[in-house]
Amino acid sequence: MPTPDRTSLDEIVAAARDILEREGLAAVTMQAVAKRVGVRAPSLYKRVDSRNALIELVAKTAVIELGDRIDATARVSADPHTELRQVARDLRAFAHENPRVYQLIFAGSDATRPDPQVLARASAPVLRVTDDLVGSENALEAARTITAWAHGFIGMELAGAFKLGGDIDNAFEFGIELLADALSARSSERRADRASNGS
Amino acid sequence: MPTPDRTSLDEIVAAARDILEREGLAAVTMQAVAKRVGVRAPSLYKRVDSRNALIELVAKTAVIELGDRIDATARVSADPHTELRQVARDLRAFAHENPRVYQLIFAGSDATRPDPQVLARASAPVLRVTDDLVGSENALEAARTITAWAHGFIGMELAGAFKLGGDIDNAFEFGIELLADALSARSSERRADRASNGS
DNA sequence: ACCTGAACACCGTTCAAGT
DNA sequence: ACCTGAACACCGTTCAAGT
Repeated sequence: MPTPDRTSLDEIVAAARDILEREGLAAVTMQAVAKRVGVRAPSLYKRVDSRNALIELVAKTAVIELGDRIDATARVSADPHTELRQVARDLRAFAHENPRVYQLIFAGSDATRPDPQVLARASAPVLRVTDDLVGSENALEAARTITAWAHGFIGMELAGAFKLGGDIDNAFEFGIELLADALSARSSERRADRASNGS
Repeated sequence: MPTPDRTSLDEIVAAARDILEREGLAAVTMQAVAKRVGVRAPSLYKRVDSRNALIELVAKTAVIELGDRIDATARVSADPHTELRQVARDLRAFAHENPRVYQLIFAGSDATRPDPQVLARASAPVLRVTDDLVGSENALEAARTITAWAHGFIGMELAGAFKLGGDIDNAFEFGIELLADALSARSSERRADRASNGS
Protein backbone atom coordinates (compact mmCIF):
# COMPACT_ATOMS: atom_id res chain seq x y z
CA MET A 1 0.00 0.00 0.00
CA PRO A 2 1.54 3.32 -1.05
CA THR A 3 2.52 5.68 1.72
CA PRO A 4 1.43 9.33 1.39
CA ASP A 5 4.35 11.61 0.56
CA ARG A 6 5.88 13.24 3.56
CA THR A 7 7.63 15.98 1.63
CA SER A 8 8.18 17.36 -1.87
CA LEU A 9 10.97 18.54 -4.11
CA ASP A 10 9.91 22.15 -3.73
CA GLU A 11 9.94 21.87 0.02
CA ILE A 12 13.38 20.29 -0.05
CA VAL A 13 14.81 23.00 -2.30
CA ALA A 14 13.25 25.72 -0.16
CA ALA A 15 14.68 24.16 2.99
CA ALA A 16 18.13 23.93 1.44
CA ARG A 17 17.97 27.54 0.33
CA ASP A 18 16.87 28.68 3.73
CA ILE A 19 19.69 26.84 5.48
CA LEU A 20 22.17 28.18 2.94
CA GLU A 21 21.07 31.75 3.53
CA ARG A 22 21.02 31.46 7.30
CA GLU A 23 24.05 29.29 8.02
CA GLY A 24 26.16 29.08 4.88
CA LEU A 25 26.83 26.44 2.28
CA ALA A 26 28.72 24.11 4.61
CA ALA A 27 25.65 23.83 6.81
CA VAL A 28 23.57 22.52 3.92
CA THR A 29 24.05 18.86 4.75
CA MET A 30 21.65 16.18 3.67
CA GLN A 31 20.91 15.50 7.30
CA ALA A 32 20.12 19.13 8.04
CA VAL A 33 17.84 19.41 5.03
CA ALA A 34 16.16 16.12 5.84
CA LYS A 35 15.55 17.15 9.41
CA ARG A 36 14.00 20.40 8.24
CA VAL A 37 11.48 18.65 6.03
CA GLY A 38 10.76 15.92 8.58
CA VAL A 39 12.41 12.98 6.94
CA ARG A 40 15.67 10.97 7.13
CA ALA A 41 18.61 11.79 4.90
CA PRO A 42 18.37 8.73 2.64
CA SER A 43 14.81 9.65 1.71
CA LEU A 44 16.02 12.80 -0.01
CA TYR A 45 17.56 10.65 -2.71
CA LYS A 46 14.08 9.76 -3.88
CA ARG A 47 13.71 13.32 -5.20
CA VAL A 48 17.24 14.55 -5.65
CA ASP A 49 20.22 12.90 -7.30
CA SER A 50 22.85 14.18 -4.93
CA ARG A 51 23.78 17.04 -2.65
CA ASN A 52 25.41 18.81 -5.57
CA ALA A 53 22.27 18.44 -7.64
CA LEU A 54 20.27 19.93 -4.78
CA ILE A 55 22.58 22.93 -4.57
CA GLU A 56 22.21 23.37 -8.31
CA LEU A 57 18.46 23.36 -7.97
CA VAL A 58 18.68 26.07 -5.34
CA ALA A 59 20.81 28.14 -7.68
CA LYS A 60 18.57 27.60 -10.66
CA THR A 61 15.44 28.50 -8.74
CA ALA A 62 17.01 31.70 -7.53
CA VAL A 63 18.25 32.65 -10.99
CA ILE A 64 14.77 32.36 -12.41
CA GLU A 65 13.40 34.44 -9.56
CA LEU A 66 16.03 37.09 -10.19
CA GLY A 67 15.35 37.06 -13.90
CA ASP A 68 11.64 37.59 -13.35
CA ARG A 69 12.32 40.45 -11.02
CA ILE A 70 14.63 42.29 -13.39
CA ASP A 71 12.30 41.65 -16.24
CA ALA A 72 9.35 43.10 -14.37
CA THR A 73 10.92 46.43 -13.49
CA ALA A 74 12.80 46.72 -16.79
CA ARG A 75 9.51 46.47 -18.61
CA VAL A 76 7.87 49.45 -16.97
CA SER A 77 10.70 51.96 -17.09
CA ALA A 78 11.03 54.96 -19.34
CA ASP A 79 14.27 56.08 -20.95
CA PRO A 80 17.32 53.81 -21.22
CA HIS A 81 19.28 55.80 -18.69
CA THR A 82 16.82 55.27 -15.86
CA GLU A 83 16.14 51.72 -16.96
CA LEU A 84 19.82 51.00 -16.63
CA ARG A 85 19.88 52.47 -13.17
CA GLN A 86 16.83 50.47 -12.21
CA VAL A 87 18.24 47.12 -13.37
CA ALA A 88 21.45 47.75 -11.45
CA ARG A 89 19.49 48.59 -8.31
CA ASP A 90 17.31 45.52 -8.71
CA LEU A 91 20.34 43.30 -8.93
CA ARG A 92 21.84 44.89 -5.87
CA ALA A 93 18.61 44.65 -3.91
CA PHE A 94 18.34 40.96 -4.70
CA ALA A 95 21.92 40.47 -3.58
CA HIS A 96 21.24 42.25 -0.30
CA GLU A 97 18.18 40.13 0.36
CA ASN A 98 19.84 36.87 -0.68
CA PRO A 99 23.56 37.36 -0.23
CA ARG A 100 24.60 33.73 -0.05
CA VAL A 101 22.38 32.64 -2.88
CA TYR A 102 23.74 35.54 -4.90
CA GLN A 103 27.29 34.44 -4.25
CA LEU A 104 26.38 30.87 -5.03
CA ILE A 105 25.05 31.99 -8.38
CA PHE A 106 27.77 34.39 -9.42
CA ALA A 107 30.84 33.09 -7.66
CA GLY A 108 30.07 29.42 -7.19
CA SER A 109 31.28 26.45 -9.14
CA ASP A 110 30.45 25.71 -12.76
CA ALA A 111 27.43 23.70 -11.80
CA THR A 112 25.73 26.37 -9.72
CA ARG A 113 26.17 29.09 -12.28
CA PRO A 114 23.21 30.18 -14.37
CA ASP A 115 22.96 28.30 -17.61
CA PRO A 116 23.43 30.46 -20.70
CA GLN A 117 19.78 30.48 -21.65
CA VAL A 118 18.59 31.91 -18.36
CA LEU A 119 21.52 34.28 -18.30
CA ALA A 120 20.69 35.60 -21.73
CA ARG A 121 17.14 36.26 -20.65
CA ALA A 122 18.28 38.11 -17.54
CA SER A 123 20.76 40.22 -19.45
CA ALA A 124 18.42 41.04 -22.31
CA PRO A 125 17.26 44.35 -20.80
CA VAL A 126 20.85 45.46 -20.32
CA LEU A 127 21.65 44.64 -23.92
CA ARG A 128 18.59 46.51 -25.09
CA VAL A 129 19.68 49.58 -23.18
CA THR A 130 23.24 49.52 -24.39
CA ASP A 131 22.03 48.98 -27.91
CA ASP A 132 19.99 52.15 -27.62
CA LEU A 133 22.89 54.02 -26.13
CA VAL A 134 25.94 53.03 -28.10
CA GLY A 135 24.56 51.22 -31.12
CA SER A 136 24.65 47.58 -32.03
CA GLU A 137 28.35 47.51 -32.97
CA ASN A 138 29.41 48.03 -29.37
CA ALA A 139 26.29 46.99 -27.51
CA LEU A 140 27.78 43.71 -26.32
CA GLU A 141 30.99 45.26 -25.05
CA ALA A 142 29.04 47.99 -23.32
CA ALA A 143 26.66 45.50 -21.74
CA ARG A 144 29.62 43.51 -20.48
CA THR A 145 31.21 46.57 -18.99
CA ILE A 146 28.06 47.42 -17.10
CA THR A 147 27.33 43.88 -16.01
CA ALA A 148 30.91 43.39 -14.89
CA TRP A 149 30.89 46.59 -12.91
CA ALA A 150 27.60 45.80 -11.18
CA HIS A 151 28.55 42.22 -10.47
CA GLY A 152 31.99 43.25 -9.22
CA PHE A 153 30.66 46.03 -7.04
CA ILE A 154 28.05 43.85 -5.42
CA GLY A 155 30.47 40.98 -4.98
CA MET A 156 32.97 43.20 -3.24
CA GLU A 157 30.27 44.74 -1.13
CA LEU A 158 29.00 41.35 0.01
CA ALA A 159 32.54 40.22 0.64
CA GLY A 160 33.05 43.24 2.84
CA ALA A 161 35.92 44.32 0.63
CA PHE A 162 35.13 48.02 0.94
CA LYS A 163 37.12 48.56 4.08
CA LEU A 164 38.35 52.05 3.37
CA GLY A 165 35.23 53.72 4.66
CA GLY A 166 33.10 56.12 2.70
CA ASP A 167 29.48 55.80 1.70
CA ILE A 168 28.92 52.62 -0.27
CA ASP A 169 25.50 53.59 -1.59
CA ASN A 170 27.12 56.74 -2.81
CA ALA A 171 29.86 54.83 -4.59
CA PHE A 172 27.22 52.68 -6.28
CA GLU A 173 25.33 55.67 -7.59
CA PHE A 174 28.59 57.28 -8.63
CA GLY A 175 29.42 54.20 -10.68
CA ILE A 176 26.04 54.07 -12.37
CA GLU A 177 26.18 57.70 -13.33
CA LEU A 178 29.75 57.46 -14.53
CA LEU A 179 28.97 54.50 -16.74
CA ALA A 180 25.70 55.87 -18.03
CA ASP A 181 27.29 59.22 -18.80
CA ALA A 182 30.21 57.57 -20.51
CA LEU A 183 27.91 55.50 -22.68
CA SER A 184 25.77 58.52 -23.50
CA ALA A 185 28.92 60.35 -24.55
CA ARG A 186 29.79 57.49 -26.89
CA SER A 187 26.27 57.66 -28.16
CA SER A 188 26.66 61.36 -29.03
CA GLU A 189 29.96 60.70 -30.75
CA ARG A 190 28.32 57.99 -32.71
CA ARG A 191 25.54 60.31 -33.84
CA ALA A 192 28.11 62.95 -34.75
CA ASP A 193 30.12 60.38 -36.72
CA ARG A 194 27.09 59.21 -38.53
CA ALA A 195 26.13 62.77 -39.41
CA SER A 196 29.58 63.64 -40.72
CA ASN A 197 29.77 60.37 -42.62
CA GLY A 198 26.48 61.10 -44.24
CA SER A 199 25.45 57.48 -43.63
CA MET B 1 66.59 12.12 19.88
CA PRO B 2 65.00 14.70 17.57
CA THR B 3 63.98 13.49 14.13
CA PRO B 4 65.02 15.68 11.19
CA ASP B 5 62.05 17.51 9.69
CA ARG B 6 60.52 15.74 6.76
CA THR B 7 58.68 18.78 5.43
CA SER B 8 58.08 22.47 6.10
CA LEU B 9 55.23 24.96 6.28
CA ASP B 10 56.23 26.52 2.97
CA GLU B 11 56.24 23.16 1.27
CA ILE B 12 52.82 22.35 2.69
CA VAL B 13 51.32 25.64 1.57
CA ALA B 14 52.84 25.26 -1.90
CA ALA B 15 51.48 21.73 -2.17
CA ALA B 16 48.02 22.86 -1.14
CA ARG B 17 48.08 25.71 -3.63
CA ASP B 18 49.19 23.40 -6.41
CA ILE B 19 46.44 20.91 -5.70
CA LEU B 20 43.91 23.73 -5.49
CA GLU B 21 44.93 25.11 -8.85
CA ARG B 22 45.03 21.73 -10.57
CA GLU B 23 42.06 19.93 -9.07
CA GLY B 24 39.94 22.45 -7.22
CA LEU B 25 39.26 23.28 -3.60
CA ALA B 26 37.46 20.06 -2.80
CA ALA B 27 40.58 18.09 -3.74
CA VAL B 28 42.63 19.91 -1.15
CA THR B 29 42.24 17.30 1.56
CA MET B 30 44.69 16.87 4.38
CA GLN B 31 45.49 13.43 3.07
CA ALA B 32 46.21 14.70 -0.43
CA VAL B 33 48.45 17.46 0.86
CA ALA B 34 50.22 15.09 3.24
CA LYS B 35 50.85 12.58 0.50
CA ARG B 36 52.29 15.31 -1.69
CA VAL B 37 54.83 16.34 0.93
CA GLY B 38 55.64 12.77 1.93
CA VAL B 39 54.01 12.59 5.32
CA ARG B 40 50.82 11.33 6.97
CA ALA B 41 47.82 13.60 7.46
CA PRO B 42 48.09 13.95 11.24
CA SER B 43 51.64 15.30 10.90
CA LEU B 44 50.34 18.38 9.12
CA TYR B 45 48.81 19.54 12.37
CA LYS B 46 52.33 20.15 13.70
CA ARG B 47 52.60 23.12 11.34
CA VAL B 48 49.02 24.08 10.56
CA ASP B 49 46.08 24.56 12.87
CA SER B 50 43.43 23.15 10.57
CA ARG B 51 42.47 22.68 6.96
CA ASN B 52 40.79 26.06 6.98
CA ALA B 53 43.90 27.70 8.34
CA LEU B 54 45.89 26.06 5.56
CA ILE B 55 43.52 27.39 2.91
CA GLU B 56 43.83 30.82 4.47
CA LEU B 57 47.60 30.60 4.25
CA VAL B 58 47.35 29.77 0.57
CA ALA B 59 45.14 32.80 0.04
CA LYS B 60 47.36 35.12 2.04
CA THR B 61 50.50 34.01 0.23
CA ALA B 62 48.86 34.60 -3.12
CA VAL B 63 47.55 38.02 -2.12
CA ILE B 64 51.02 39.16 -1.18
CA GLU B 65 52.37 37.84 -4.47
CA LEU B 66 49.67 39.70 -6.35
CA GLY B 67 50.31 42.88 -4.40
CA ASP B 68 54.01 42.75 -5.21
CA ARG B 69 53.28 42.27 -8.85
CA ILE B 70 50.91 45.19 -9.15
CA ASP B 71 53.23 47.35 -7.14
CA ALA B 72 56.15 46.56 -9.40
CA THR B 73 54.51 47.52 -12.67
CA ALA B 74 52.59 50.44 -11.20
CA ARG B 75 55.86 51.93 -10.04
CA VAL B 76 57.44 52.15 -13.48
CA SER B 77 54.54 53.49 -15.52
CA ALA B 78 54.13 56.96 -16.93
CA ASP B 79 50.82 58.84 -16.99
CA PRO B 80 47.84 57.81 -14.86
CA HIS B 81 45.86 56.65 -17.86
CA THR B 82 48.38 54.02 -18.93
CA GLU B 83 49.13 53.12 -15.32
CA LEU B 84 45.47 52.39 -14.83
CA ARG B 85 45.41 50.19 -17.88
CA GLN B 86 48.51 48.40 -16.71
CA VAL B 87 47.18 47.64 -13.24
CA ALA B 88 43.99 46.24 -14.72
CA ARG B 89 45.95 44.04 -17.10
CA ASP B 90 48.21 42.83 -14.30
CA LEU B 91 45.22 41.81 -12.24
CA ARG B 92 43.73 39.99 -15.18
CA ALA B 93 46.98 38.24 -16.04
CA PHE B 94 47.34 37.00 -12.47
CA ALA B 95 43.78 35.71 -12.60
CA HIS B 96 44.44 33.86 -15.84
CA GLU B 97 47.57 32.25 -14.42
CA ASN B 98 45.99 31.40 -11.06
CA PRO B 99 42.25 31.17 -11.67
CA ARG B 100 41.31 29.12 -8.65
CA VAL B 101 43.53 31.02 -6.30
CA TYR B 102 42.06 34.22 -7.68
CA GLN B 103 38.55 33.02 -7.03
CA LEU B 104 39.55 31.84 -3.59
CA ILE B 105 40.81 35.32 -2.82
CA PHE B 106 38.00 37.40 -4.28
CA ALA B 107 35.01 35.13 -4.06
CA GLY B 108 35.88 32.85 -1.18
CA SER B 109 34.72 32.96 2.40
CA ASP B 110 35.51 35.70 4.88
CA ALA B 111 38.60 33.91 6.08
CA THR B 112 40.27 33.56 2.70
CA ARG B 113 39.72 37.13 1.70
CA PRO B 114 42.63 39.55 1.81
CA ASP B 115 42.89 41.36 5.10
CA PRO B 116 42.33 45.11 4.85
CA GLN B 117 45.98 46.02 5.25
CA VAL B 118 47.16 43.99 2.29
CA LEU B 119 44.16 45.11 0.29
CA ALA B 120 44.91 48.74 0.96
CA ARG B 121 48.45 48.22 -0.22
CA ALA B 122 47.31 46.55 -3.41
CA SER B 123 44.76 49.21 -4.18
CA ALA B 124 47.04 52.14 -3.44
CA PRO B 125 48.12 52.61 -7.07
CA VAL B 126 44.51 52.69 -8.19
CA LEU B 127 43.68 55.30 -5.61
CA ARG B 128 46.67 57.36 -6.66
CA VAL B 129 45.53 57.29 -10.25
CA THR B 130 41.95 58.20 -9.51
CA ASP B 131 43.13 60.96 -7.23
CA ASP B 132 45.10 62.39 -10.13
CA LEU B 133 42.17 62.02 -12.47
CA VAL B 134 39.10 63.12 -10.54
CA GLY B 135 40.52 64.79 -7.46
CA SER B 136 40.51 63.67 -3.86
CA GLU B 137 36.80 64.37 -3.25
CA ASN B 138 35.76 61.55 -5.56
CA ALA B 139 38.94 59.46 -5.67
CA LEU B 140 37.54 56.72 -3.47
CA GLU B 141 34.31 56.36 -5.42
CA ALA B 142 36.21 56.33 -8.68
CA ALA B 143 38.67 53.74 -7.41
CA ARG B 144 35.79 51.57 -6.32
CA THR B 145 34.14 51.85 -9.68
CA ILE B 146 37.31 50.75 -11.43
CA THR B 147 38.13 47.99 -8.98
CA ALA B 148 34.59 46.70 -9.10
CA TRP B 149 34.56 46.67 -12.86
CA ALA B 150 37.89 44.85 -13.14
CA HIS B 151 37.02 42.37 -10.43
CA GLY B 152 33.60 41.76 -11.91
CA PHE B 153 34.86 41.37 -15.43
CA ILE B 154 37.56 38.91 -14.45
CA GLY B 155 35.22 37.00 -12.19
CA MET B 156 32.68 36.61 -14.97
CA GLU B 157 35.36 35.66 -17.41
CA LEU B 158 36.74 32.94 -15.13
CA ALA B 159 33.23 31.75 -14.44
CA GLY B 160 32.66 31.40 -18.16
CA ALA B 161 29.74 33.80 -17.90
CA PHE B 162 30.47 35.46 -21.23
CA LYS B 163 28.53 33.01 -23.29
CA LEU B 164 27.19 35.40 -25.89
CA GLY B 165 30.29 35.22 -28.05
CA GLY B 166 32.34 38.21 -29.11
CA ASP B 167 35.95 39.00 -28.36
CA ILE B 168 36.55 39.06 -24.63
CA ASP B 169 39.94 40.77 -24.81
CA ASN B 170 38.20 43.41 -26.83
CA ALA B 171 35.49 43.86 -24.23
CA PHE B 172 38.16 44.26 -21.55
CA GLU B 173 39.96 46.99 -23.46
CA PHE B 174 36.62 48.61 -24.24
CA GLY B 175 35.86 48.74 -20.54
CA ILE B 176 39.22 50.20 -19.60
CA GLU B 177 38.96 52.91 -22.21
CA LEU B 178 35.39 53.73 -21.33
CA LEU B 179 36.20 54.10 -17.66
CA ALA B 180 39.42 55.97 -18.21
CA ASP B 181 37.74 58.35 -20.64
CA ALA B 182 34.82 58.87 -18.31
CA LEU B 183 37.13 59.72 -15.44
CA SER B 184 39.19 62.04 -17.62
CA ALA B 185 35.98 63.80 -18.60
CA ARG B 186 35.16 64.31 -14.93
CA SER B 187 38.66 65.57 -14.47
CA SER B 188 38.16 68.21 -17.17
CA GLU B 189 34.84 69.24 -15.68
CA ARG B 190 36.53 69.58 -12.34
CA ARG B 191 39.20 71.81 -13.78
CA ALA B 192 36.54 73.87 -15.53
CA ASP B 193 34.53 74.16 -12.33
CA ARG B 194 37.55 75.24 -10.38
CA ALA B 195 38.38 77.86 -13.01
CA SER B 196 34.86 79.27 -13.06
CA ASN B 197 34.67 79.20 -9.27
CA GLY B 198 37.90 81.06 -9.05
CA SER B 199 38.99 78.69 -6.26
C1' DA C 1 5.89 3.86 -3.59
C1' DC C 2 8.02 6.04 -0.09
C1' DC C 3 10.66 5.65 4.13
C1' DT C 4 14.12 3.76 7.27
C1' DG C 5 18.31 1.70 9.85
C1' DA C 6 22.47 -0.21 8.90
C1' DA C 7 26.52 -0.06 6.45
C1' DC C 8 30.46 1.79 3.55
C1' DA C 9 33.91 4.94 2.06
C1' DC C 10 35.80 9.14 3.03
C1' DC C 11 36.49 13.33 5.50
C1' DG C 12 38.97 16.42 9.55
C1' DT C 13 40.93 15.98 13.84
C1' DT C 14 42.87 14.04 18.31
C1' DC C 15 46.02 11.39 20.89
C1' DA C 16 48.79 7.90 22.87
C1' DA C 17 52.69 5.43 21.46
C1' DG C 18 56.78 5.08 18.79
C1' DT C 19 61.66 6.94 17.16
C1' DA D 1 60.63 16.96 18.50
C1' DC D 2 58.47 15.05 14.84
C1' DC D 3 55.88 11.20 13.02
C1' DT D 4 52.48 7.49 13.02
C1' DG D 5 48.35 4.15 13.48
C1' DA D 6 44.21 3.89 15.68
C1' DA D 7 40.17 5.99 16.87
C1' DC D 8 36.14 9.36 16.84
C1' DA D 9 32.61 12.18 14.95
C1' DC D 10 30.67 13.47 10.87
C1' DC D 11 29.93 13.54 6.04
C1' DG D 12 27.44 11.63 1.31
C1' DT D 13 25.54 7.71 -0.50
C1' DT D 14 23.67 2.83 -1.15
C1' DC D 15 20.61 -0.82 -0.20
C1' DA D 16 17.91 -4.38 1.78
C1' DA D 17 14.05 -4.51 4.68
C1' DG D 18 9.93 -2.48 6.37
C1' DT D 19 5.00 -0.22 5.67
